[in-house]
Amino acid sequence: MLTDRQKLILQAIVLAYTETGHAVGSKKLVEMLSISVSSATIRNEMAVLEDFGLIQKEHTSSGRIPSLAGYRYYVDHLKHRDILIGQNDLSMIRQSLNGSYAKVDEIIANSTNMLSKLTSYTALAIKPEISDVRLSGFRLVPLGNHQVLAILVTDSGEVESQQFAIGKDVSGDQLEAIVRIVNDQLVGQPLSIVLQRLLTDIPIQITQYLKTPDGFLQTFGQALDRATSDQFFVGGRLNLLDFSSIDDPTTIKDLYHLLSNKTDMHDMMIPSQMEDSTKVSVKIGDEIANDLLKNYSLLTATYDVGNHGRGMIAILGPTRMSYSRTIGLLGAFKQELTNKLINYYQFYDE
Amino acid sequence: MLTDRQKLILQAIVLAYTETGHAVGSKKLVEMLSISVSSATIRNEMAVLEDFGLIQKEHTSSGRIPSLAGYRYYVDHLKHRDILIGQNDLSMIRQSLNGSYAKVDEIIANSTNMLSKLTSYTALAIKPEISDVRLSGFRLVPLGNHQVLAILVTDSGEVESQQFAIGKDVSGDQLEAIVRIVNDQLVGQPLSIVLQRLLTDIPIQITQYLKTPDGFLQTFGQALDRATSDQFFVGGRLNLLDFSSIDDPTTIKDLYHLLSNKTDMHDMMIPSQMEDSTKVSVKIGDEIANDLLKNYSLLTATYDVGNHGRGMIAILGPTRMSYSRTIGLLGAFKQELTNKLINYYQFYDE
DNA sequence: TGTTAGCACTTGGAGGTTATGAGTGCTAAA
DNA sequence: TTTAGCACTCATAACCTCCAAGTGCTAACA
Repeated sequence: MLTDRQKLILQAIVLAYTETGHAVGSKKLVEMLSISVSSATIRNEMAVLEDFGLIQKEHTSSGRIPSLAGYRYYVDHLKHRDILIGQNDLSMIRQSLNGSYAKVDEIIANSTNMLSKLTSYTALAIKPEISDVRLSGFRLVPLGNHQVLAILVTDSGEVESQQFAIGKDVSGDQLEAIVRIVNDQLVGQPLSIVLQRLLTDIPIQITQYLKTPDGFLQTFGQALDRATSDQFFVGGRLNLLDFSSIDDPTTIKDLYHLLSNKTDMHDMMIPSQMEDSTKVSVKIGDEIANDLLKNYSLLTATYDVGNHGRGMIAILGPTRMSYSRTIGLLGAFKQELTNKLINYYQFYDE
Repeated sequence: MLTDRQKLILQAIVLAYTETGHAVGSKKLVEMLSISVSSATIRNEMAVLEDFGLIQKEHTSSGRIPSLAGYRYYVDHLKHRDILIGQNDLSMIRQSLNGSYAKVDEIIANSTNMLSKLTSYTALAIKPEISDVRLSGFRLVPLGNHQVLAILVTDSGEVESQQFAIGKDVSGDQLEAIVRIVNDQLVGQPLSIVLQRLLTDIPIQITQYLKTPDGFLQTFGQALDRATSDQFFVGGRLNLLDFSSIDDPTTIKDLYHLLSNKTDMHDMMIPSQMEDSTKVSVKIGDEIANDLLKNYSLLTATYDVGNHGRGMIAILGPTRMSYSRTIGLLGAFKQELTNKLINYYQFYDE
């Protein structure tokens, strides 16, 4: 258990280091703390904190920087409880979410851009997911010139459309027959079942009406894929350049690829069971299950839009990020985003 | 006018420098050239080439590197005429273009990825443009849940669709009325006229059927925008990291932003009037009209798909790029892409 | 017992020096 | 015209020295 003075010192070290990036020594701390003790006393306390593994040196005679455990302690016990998010930031968030959006995707994509701008770090988001999405509508719209637009609608309100080409000998009746097959057999089914049947019995039925069903099946499959895969958005990738050791381009490339990988990122963002999912989850350094990110911290917040599911927003930044501010921002953004989405869905739910 | 020996030396300097990145000295050249002259002779010739401004030193006692003018001379007069593109590369190009594509955009986007992979530089592409595109079709498809999908088709074969929300009191008849207005008055018109009228008289007419036409008009406008703006594709942005001085993240960020700017890049890619548009155009260093790119070279090729217009593919790399190979690749790719696109459009043209 | 002044010690970094190797330009001879 | 030879230049790396910032420890102090 730390004494109050030790806590104060640790807090000051974290604040100073995250702000300046320089290791902080005993004299600096005396100035900062406005406690009337000498630097020697501070040094003694720092030795204790180092024994606890909360701070460390860069070299024998340097000042101290927080260790990963130190950041962890700071986040858990020392950061200001009621984080005050600037009125300025709040109004920027509100304004950015204020526009009228035609799709959830736009809202989420815009959120990542906004979050990355506000924080100067990299922002990630997963849109609201529900486990049991069903196909609720299907259309084929002939566009002339041998082109047809296939439209899928899910009961979660997602719309996916994709064009494809058909032979010129295909009649409107044939298209209608196909629509009928899909409506009769697939509409109302969960997307997973739809995908499965698309690979098994549906092709056989369709062949009766369409000599070469490949184009249609491929199109349907692609649109379905897009509707199924929980889409993943990244904003402010370039901010990684600001706080990565750029000596080696391959590291950055690897990072970029990692960021594009839905499943990997998804896995990392999932908070551990223990955590309170209403709060912002903080993973620091090696707490993230990926070696590439051992010098980064990942803050995740889960937002809940009732029966429209839950999604996540997250911030990826250096371990020496400004935790108080960033956690505050992410928490506030989560709230505003939730409101916006509830509001958005309300319109369709009536 | 250069002597044959001087040409040989300049060529060797360009080849060696683009390959190794090190300035090349007289002794190295003696080894490379297998001409039986001494290094002193080479030195004399190099002094002449330097007087001509074709090569330069990094410092007083260093070897020589090509100047921008030197690269220019190399590209114009010294690179191998019939550039042999590897059978391996050619088959990769063919294979990558071989798949079945539902949209031109997919072909073009895939091309940039392929080109950037093959060259290890950054690839750019503009899809085929024709000057006078007209609206050839318009649909509104109700999707249930107050959602409607608007579909635009142009006579160049582009399809743009976008969903939007309507009040629950809007009937099918009203939608049909709107479709009729658009069909009667806008279909057959050039997109520029459509856009213009969308801002002037169309809203007035629509208001008769739709109390709040804003959602519809915005949707229509956005879809139209997408169809109008000649879309621009970039592949292999990350390769910039390999050959940029990465000391300063802001430079890279600026470059990235420049690459995202359609109009700027478009302007830069346009070859000068003098040039033969069937060949690959080469802009070296300050020949590119942008200070950010003064250490880069831009190779551009125009491809022509008959009455479906012309587009461009381009490679952005360092001035010390491998010109022979890259020009060869770009030329070959242009040819393959042209074939693919002609083939693609043929299907719809019958 | 906790705090403090004082001091010896460590370290990275800035600045300076030196040696080395790769390369040049010039001169004079072939 | 070509070449050997040589003095000269410069970037780079290695090494030294000095300095500021910081530490740990000891002994004295409240």
